[in-house]
Amino acid sequence: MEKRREMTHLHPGKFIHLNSGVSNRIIEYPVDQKHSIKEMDFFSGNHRQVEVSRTNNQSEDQENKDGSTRTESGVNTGLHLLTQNSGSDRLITQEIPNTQLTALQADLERVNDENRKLRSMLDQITRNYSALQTQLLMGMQEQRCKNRQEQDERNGSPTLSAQQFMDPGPSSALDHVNEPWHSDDEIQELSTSPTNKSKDRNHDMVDQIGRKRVSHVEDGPDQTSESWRAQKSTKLAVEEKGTEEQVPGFPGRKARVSVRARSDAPMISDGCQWRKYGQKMAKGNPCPRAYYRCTMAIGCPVRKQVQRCAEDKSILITTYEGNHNHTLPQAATAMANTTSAAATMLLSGSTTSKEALTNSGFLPPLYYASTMATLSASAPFPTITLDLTQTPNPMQFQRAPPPSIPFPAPMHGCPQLIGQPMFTPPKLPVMPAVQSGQQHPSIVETLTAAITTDPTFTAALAAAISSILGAPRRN
DNA sequence: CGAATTTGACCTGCGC
DNA sequence: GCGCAGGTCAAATTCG
Ligand SMILES: [Zn+2]
Repeated sequence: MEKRREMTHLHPGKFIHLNSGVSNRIIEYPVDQKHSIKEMDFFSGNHRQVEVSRTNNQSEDQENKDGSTRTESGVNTGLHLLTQNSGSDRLITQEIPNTQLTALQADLERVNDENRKLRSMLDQITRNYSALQTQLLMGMQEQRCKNRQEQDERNGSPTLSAQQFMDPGPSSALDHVNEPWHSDDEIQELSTSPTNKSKDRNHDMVDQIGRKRVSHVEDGPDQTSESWRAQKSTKLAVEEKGTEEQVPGFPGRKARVSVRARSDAPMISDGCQWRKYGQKMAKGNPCPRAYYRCTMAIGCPVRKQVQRCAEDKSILITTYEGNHNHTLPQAATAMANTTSAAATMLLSGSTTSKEALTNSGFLPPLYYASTMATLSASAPFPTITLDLTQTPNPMQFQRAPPPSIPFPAPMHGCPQLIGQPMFTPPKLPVMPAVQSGQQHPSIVETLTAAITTDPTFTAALAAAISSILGAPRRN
């Protein structure tokens, strides 16, 4: 106790200092601490560099901040105003004659309007791009599935298809672009052929929960919140369906997505709200594992585990499990999308033949998927691991064959990405200096490098913008 | 004082 | 059946 209390009062600066020092022991337990201060935000504090990507996925509230960058991106208004319009209007007002003022204001309005249009068009484009990419992937996967199934029918040995694999757990966002969250169940029912064992297990769980929990629920009316009860009932309902989270071919197992990231902070900020519900010492690891569940929505079944890597304690391993039953913050969907894309690629490549992707011109993503993500079906749970711990070497991204960022452009794409791990692009009321001080530069740099050094992305962005500018204006 | 966290107890699955 | 490990619960504690 005492220790923990002290820890929470450590100045972030000290924290960092200690971490970077000889002893990493200090950071063994920060998982406990309030995430509001200690979360590592992948993007905050790095706004300028990531700006380009943000123009893709940020909404209205970003207007002022982004104004300057957007101008650099090609929207040259010829007005010096725009680049400094944030919060400085009043000053300008005082110094500039009225006639000019009105003109400038008109210009400003026009520019803002233009910005808005551009943004919406860009959104549209990225959305379309995402949808197309999704469709392509899906098409390819379906084809592979069919081929596989045909083969299997001949061979008589059923195998796990990527599609099936992805659906059950963190249901691939890409799979449900146009579907509401509840589609997960449908998909799972479609894709799952629950074995007797899993059915029995679920049934057992229902029984147990029924037996064990009912008393609590009934005689504990003042329980923390309704959400918990709702959660329990949700769980019951979900369990009764008997297909939740299960992976065909892995009866009784849930698919998971694991993200390895270098971070001194005890938890990465991923756009969701989490409540800690447990902590355990894991075997073979001096660092405790913390268990969180999503509290963004009542009854959201998503859970995550946070643990430091035993070998390298600066590496934070976050494992997500389950499907969100709510919309993610739009910002968070960006990375969710890309993550799931990587996962999908990976799965396509690992459970089906890689030629499909390669021949379809999807080599680059596959390349990244296979270098940055791995799939482990041998673990108790089939787990997709995305490794973001690579050293931030921009060249790394340029060396790759037809370079493509590991987290491709469709930042804004899917309206809902369920159950995917996601990272928060810059939070708006950014947590004070604490965060930027705490976050490990390498991750930010890695991601930033990935984004900013990627010719595909920048070119696409540039093309998009220029085409928008060149296009006749519509209202 | 309500909400969030902590932490020991409890449950389950698995290997022996 | 027993012990172990992973996971979850919930009363107690702490925080804001
Ligand atoms: Zn959620």
